Amino acid sequence: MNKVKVHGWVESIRILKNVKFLVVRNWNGKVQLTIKKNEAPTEVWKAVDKLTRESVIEAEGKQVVEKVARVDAEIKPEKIEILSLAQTPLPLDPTLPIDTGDPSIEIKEPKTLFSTRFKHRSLDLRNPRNQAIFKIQAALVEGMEEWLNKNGFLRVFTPLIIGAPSEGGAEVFKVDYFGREAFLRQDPQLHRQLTIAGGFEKIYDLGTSWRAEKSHTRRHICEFRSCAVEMAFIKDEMDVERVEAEIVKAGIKKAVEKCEREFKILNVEPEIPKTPFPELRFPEIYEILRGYGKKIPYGENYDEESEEILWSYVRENYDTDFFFVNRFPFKSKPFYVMKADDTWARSIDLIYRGLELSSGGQREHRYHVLVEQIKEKKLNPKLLEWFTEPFKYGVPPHGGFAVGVERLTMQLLNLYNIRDATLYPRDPERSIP
RNA sequence: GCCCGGGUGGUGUAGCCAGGCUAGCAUAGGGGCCUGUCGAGCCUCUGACUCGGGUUCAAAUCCCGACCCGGGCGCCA
Repeated sequence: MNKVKVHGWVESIRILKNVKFLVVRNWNGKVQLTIKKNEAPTEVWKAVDKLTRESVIEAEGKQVVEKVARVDAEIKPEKIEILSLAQTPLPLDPTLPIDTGDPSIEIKEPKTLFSTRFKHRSLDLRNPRNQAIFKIQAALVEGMEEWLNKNGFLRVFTPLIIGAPSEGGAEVFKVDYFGREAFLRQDPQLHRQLTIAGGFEKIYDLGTSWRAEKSHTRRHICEFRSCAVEMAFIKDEMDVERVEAEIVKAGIKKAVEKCEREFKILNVEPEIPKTPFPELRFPEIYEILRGYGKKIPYGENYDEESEEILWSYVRENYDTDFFFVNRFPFKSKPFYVMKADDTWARSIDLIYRGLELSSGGQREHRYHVLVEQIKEKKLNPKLLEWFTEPFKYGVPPHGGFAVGVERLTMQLLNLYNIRDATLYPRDPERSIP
């Protein structure tokens, strides 16, 4: 019999007349401690009476060979040390079924309610389901990074605080920068381009961005992470699509390889996507949508519902969960995108199961065109000089994209709400914990 | 930014539309019995109507406001 040590959180305590059972959970699994009155040391037998659920203990003892149902191992402890005694009652029970907000899933009661979960997030995270989500998320990022590093991309860190808003549209968080106004970045976009202008040919920035939008949806949070890639000397935006597809595939592949147990906990059977991903283009998209009874005026951008309709179309015709949309109307895109002609832009979105996972495309690198487009967007060229100035001195054709880490996690795992794919979500109602 | 819905013991809920007499149930928690247990079972105890104003003989219930929360649209990662 092997002597083993375990530590973890006490998930359940069952005290009987002649035997006591503890189930101890840590992030590798669950272990049952079995304490028999006539076998265990008296202090061990007594220590259990003091325990409360979710207390942290360390135990040492002999491993029982016969497998016991529903746990990973069983130990007969000779020593139990209480490292931290949990107060009772718990404000949240990490062993209960989780409320994800999804109305199509009926949860047996009692359950933990969505908002209560995020109020006591540290307790909520103890649920193996939640830990599985973030182990998979880490593997996704690892896989993407690994692919990027192998293919000659350099990891860079661009600023989080910027002196001027990087894009129109989305609201920015203001910060007090020594009495001057500054902002949290909405996207690492412009500084990636500046870095390309700095002679870096293939880069990526893995980090946080902020949007001060009071969005009340299950796919928006105010603080999110993205894997943002930029590459120079591209022929056109199709080069960007090829790289993006490979990166996403590499992320999912890594998660599938590393996280078999986690996918099982989440009851998800992941599929490694086939590359390349199909591409749909404007203006043909209007025709496709009309075929499904959805009318979008020619030259206008589509809406959220359209993304889901196009997903059904792609599933029927290409049997894939991923597809690109290219050639968006220029008028609905930012000034820095490259036009394909007067109306359409070399601007791409990656849609994963009907949700926008990323946007990107080819950027305009010709100084005069860039300035023209700034004027066309009715922005002040003077205020954007900090960005446009380097384009006077030689910038190669380039393009890139930013993949939302939480959105990728959410879609891969069929999570109903993006907050479930975020450790400590920041939304208009929540900045604590 | 616009719109819809909700806040009842530690937790999750019933009651609210049709106002009334000990606010029901589950789970957690305390005590007891009992079983190598398997979200065990049985007995017992503790514990709640978000806040402020109004209507009324009487408000968890109706009305107004505040605060907090969930979601839809827009926009986006």
